[in-house]
Amino acid sequence: LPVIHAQPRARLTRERIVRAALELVDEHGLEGLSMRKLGAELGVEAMSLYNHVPSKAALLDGITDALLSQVEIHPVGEREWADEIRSAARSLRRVALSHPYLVTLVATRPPRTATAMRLVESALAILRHAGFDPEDAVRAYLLLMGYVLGAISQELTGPLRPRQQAADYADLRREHFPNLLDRVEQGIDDPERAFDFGLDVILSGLAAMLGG
Amino acid sequence: LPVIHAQPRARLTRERIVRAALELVDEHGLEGLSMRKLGAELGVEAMSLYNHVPSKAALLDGITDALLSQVEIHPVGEREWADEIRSAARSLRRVALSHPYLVTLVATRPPRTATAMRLVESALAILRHAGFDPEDAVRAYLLLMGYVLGAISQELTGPLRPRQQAADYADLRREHFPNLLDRVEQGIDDPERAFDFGLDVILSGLAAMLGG
DNA sequence: ACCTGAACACCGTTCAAGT
DNA sequence: ACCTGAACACCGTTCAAGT
Repeated sequence: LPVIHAQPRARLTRERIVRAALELVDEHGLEGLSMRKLGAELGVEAMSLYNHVPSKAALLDGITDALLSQVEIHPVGEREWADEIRSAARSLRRVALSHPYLVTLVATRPPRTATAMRLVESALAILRHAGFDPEDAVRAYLLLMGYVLGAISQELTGPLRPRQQAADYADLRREHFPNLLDRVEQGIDDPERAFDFGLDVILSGLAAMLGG
Repeated sequence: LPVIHAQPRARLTRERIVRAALELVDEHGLEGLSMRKLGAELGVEAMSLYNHVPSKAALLDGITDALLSQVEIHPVGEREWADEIRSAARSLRRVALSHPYLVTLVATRPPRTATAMRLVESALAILRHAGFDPEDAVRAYLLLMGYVLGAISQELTGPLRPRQQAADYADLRREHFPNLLDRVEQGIDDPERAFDFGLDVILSGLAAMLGG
């Protein structure tokens, strides 16, 4: 019996596959992605994907790459270094919050692509230009990127998030957790403010090093 | 035919199961843990585990809990606040490096247990005692914990690690990645020093806020 | 060159059956 | 009360076969 496809079948392509995978993961999360479901989404058997992508792992790398390429960081020298670093950090945060699986992906299967390395190189260039020597530029980069990734991860899943379910704290006795429960009851800060607070503490700490 | 067990079979217990799971994960990583393999390790069918643990997810929570309980943080007031925070951060780093899957676990299935919350409460107490108001104590906590988690994650899988495989950088053209390749060739810092560098920048930034 | 069917070697979990 | 066998509904990937 002839099967009528809802959408006429376009040629399968690595790019189309990655795009479809990204949609699937955006909608159902990382564990909602399987080669079989992805094939179904594209109107094709799972095995056909292997003609264009060597493995599921490579597919995940493609997703990471596509997202990291969306992070904006401007060439060195366009703006004051701290402003440029701040805006790049915010850009990464926005992308990561729109695709909440990104931080997990980055931590789990570190991308070794030019796209990912471009962020490192740009940041190092900005920090060198700001006056840090090569070793301190690396340390400053690791400090900044460490904070940004960790802060995003906490914003997504950590304790002390606003609008967190009361059930998460239900078992805690007030006598043992006075400070924590006090904050939960009084209400937690806007996470964007908390993010900027941390970023500013770090940036002014680094600026103080340059001044000295 | 009677089967002779290598080890006489001890009674199955939630605690024994979690301990065995921890060993399995330490040796084979997170994806090396399956209910079937864990059962085999304990001389039992996979399904027997469900008499003591409701799900694999709960088992992972048990592992996270056991590891977080190893992190040392002393009661408020014993030492100068910045010293205590620094030593707790280092303690978490040591535990996390000994069990490299811990940061993934914490980011992926955030623990809502008293053990995990104990770290939050202790840190908040120390920061409040140091002089931060309740809101800033939360911000300072998020900054510190964000940095520690992110820095560990980068130390485990990020770029600019010492002894990283040269293949990771092989495709990068020198003209596009001068700063990155320069650092790779000159050699990367001891990661413990880099960790302490970042921690100290943050701690002195926070101290400056108290001073003002 | 690209797609497929069948198969392999796995998963977590349910459930009725055994002791 | 605890353990098990069989089964369900999945996985990623290989490979020979088709077009």
